[in-house]
Amino acid sequence: MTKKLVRLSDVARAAETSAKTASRVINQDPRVAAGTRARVEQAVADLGYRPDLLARSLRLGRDESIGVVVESIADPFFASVTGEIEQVALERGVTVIVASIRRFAERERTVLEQLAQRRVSGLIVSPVSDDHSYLRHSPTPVVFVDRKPGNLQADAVLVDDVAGARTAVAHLVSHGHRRIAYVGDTLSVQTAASRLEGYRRALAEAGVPLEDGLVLPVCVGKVDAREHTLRLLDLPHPPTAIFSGNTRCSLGVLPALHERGRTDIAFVGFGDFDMADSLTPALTVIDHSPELVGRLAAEQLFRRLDGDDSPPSTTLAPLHLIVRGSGEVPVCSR
Amino acid sequence: MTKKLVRLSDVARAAETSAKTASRVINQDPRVAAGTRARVEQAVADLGYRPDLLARSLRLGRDESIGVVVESIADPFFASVTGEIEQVALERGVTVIVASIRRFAERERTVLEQLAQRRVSGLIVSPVSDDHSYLRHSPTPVVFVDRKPGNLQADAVLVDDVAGARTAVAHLVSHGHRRIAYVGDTLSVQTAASRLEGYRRALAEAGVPLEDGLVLPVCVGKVDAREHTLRLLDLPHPPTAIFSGNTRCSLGVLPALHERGRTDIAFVGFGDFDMADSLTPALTVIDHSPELVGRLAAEQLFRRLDGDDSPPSTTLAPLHLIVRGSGEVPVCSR
DNA sequence: CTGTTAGCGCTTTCAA
DNA sequence: TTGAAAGCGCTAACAG
Repeated sequence: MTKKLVRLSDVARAAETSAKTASRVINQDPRVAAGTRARVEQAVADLGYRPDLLARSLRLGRDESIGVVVESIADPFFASVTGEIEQVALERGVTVIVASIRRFAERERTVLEQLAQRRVSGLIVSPVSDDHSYLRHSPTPVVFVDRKPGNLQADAVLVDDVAGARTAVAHLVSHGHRRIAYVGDTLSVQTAASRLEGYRRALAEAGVPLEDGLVLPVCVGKVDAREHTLRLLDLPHPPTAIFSGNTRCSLGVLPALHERGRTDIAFVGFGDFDMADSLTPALTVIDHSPELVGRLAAEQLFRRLDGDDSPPSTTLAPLHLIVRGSGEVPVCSR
Repeated sequence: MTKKLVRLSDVARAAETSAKTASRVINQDPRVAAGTRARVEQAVADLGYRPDLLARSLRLGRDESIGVVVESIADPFFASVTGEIEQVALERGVTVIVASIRRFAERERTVLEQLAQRRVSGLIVSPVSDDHSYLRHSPTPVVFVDRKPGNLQADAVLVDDVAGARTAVAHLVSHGHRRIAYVGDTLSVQTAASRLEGYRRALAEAGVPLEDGLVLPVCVGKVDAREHTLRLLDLPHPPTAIFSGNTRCSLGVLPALHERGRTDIAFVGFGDFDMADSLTPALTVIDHSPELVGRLAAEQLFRRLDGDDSPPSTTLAPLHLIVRGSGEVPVCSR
């Protein structure tokens, strides 16, 4: 089964020239006589020659690939980000290697080191850890996406999490709500911490005291979020509104509300998703375009690969409040 | 910035031994004296040595990576499939390289060849083309996932699309529907063709004549699906039920129904998704677990990599009808 | 148990 | 314009 591969030297022999000249033809080097070029091209076609990319990369000391490292590629948000990065990479003929961190800070480092060992030319990372000083001397350009680097100056494409959450909660406040719950990821996740901060600020600005029992920065996945929401609904005085700090949580909060028939509770979520528009009521969300974020990150990385060595830049992608109904539900009576 | 990398020979020098012995230590070869081993390990730690994976792969003639090739990594179904494959790969320390085909058959071949050139050890593919005879002499094991190979005997992990669609449509028929629309992807996509076939069979078995105007195997994305659904609703005699052939289409059909307030039209979709349970009515679907499909495909591939050379096998992942409400809506009067 | 030699397939000197 | 030799960093073969 394992057929012997056609090597460059085989092509050279067939074309009656040297490996180096064949190499020149393959790499579009113009300094080759037309006749020789034609013979080599013929030989390539005849033998079905494909260059060995590993050998080429070894020789060149770098690989035409970039690594994308996110919490989980199965998460729709990161899947979209990655899809867009891949699209940009494709235009440049660059391969994308993905690695999911799952929630282990050590794995993040392992994965990044492994990619460096593969000599990827660049990295795009949405980290789960908060210390990236170990990347300080990395020769490989790194762009952070969605979550910012800790103890490291590096390029980043982010959204203003504090402002987004503040807007969302202020929106609820403006519709009369004062007992607003926060459901979000654990505070070890940076974006979660910032979004909770935005929630706090909005309440402070409205002169609404924080109620500890309504603040749940403890939901890793949708299952947690659902359970915590059910618990909120069982309180003697349930909240009249809920702010969810990310899509995964929204996907747990909403089933709980629907299950209990409590769609009279107002809701705003951080992150838009399919079907948000078709629920009853339709969902008011802070939209946080994964495609745009992915594209900006990829473009920044390729700028670095093209030699841009200006100081690290932080780009903020825009956020939009999309008003659809669930955030404008008035304060319920029960 | 580009620091010179530490090579194995540097480690060897620091440990006062040879490169080969250092290599043995790195690769856990037991035939090394304890003292030497310790010195090498010390040197590795001191110098921060990381093996160059490209060089290793070149020498070994294969790379510890697998390629995953799907229509789009941004599609939630394929994102989940890929996530699960990656999980299995992770357990074996194997890197995953992803590539999206977008809908171009030629790109499928290009991408597969490029991965072969990188010497990946195996491939998992969900194809968009229907002729894979060009893989006949590929030395790299390939497992097809979700969509079967054309003109090629190869491993495949599929679901029974015909049976699934037939079940879905028969379910609608059993609730009294006779004017059932089909909304699905173009017939060039195999799974779409099979699901349309299942739809046909269910109708034939019920003695319901096919109505051409209700059969729309023309929806590439959710935007198309939404528009075609709106058009269906505008017919003089709209259907009383709709069967959607895949999740992307469902995500277009449903907004159209909700937008027009036509949730009195029954609906069954092929493929479950987040929030299907929280819509009103909740969605009845044929569930087609992406995680399971991904896991089975990865396991089959690793079996091949471990030397299994039994004849190509086709595994059918189970399908389940999940009854939640939308499929049991009675025939509407208007 | 250890080291030397050779070579994976490619491209970069540097000379012809 | 072309080619021979050298070597990217690693490991398999084969001696010691």
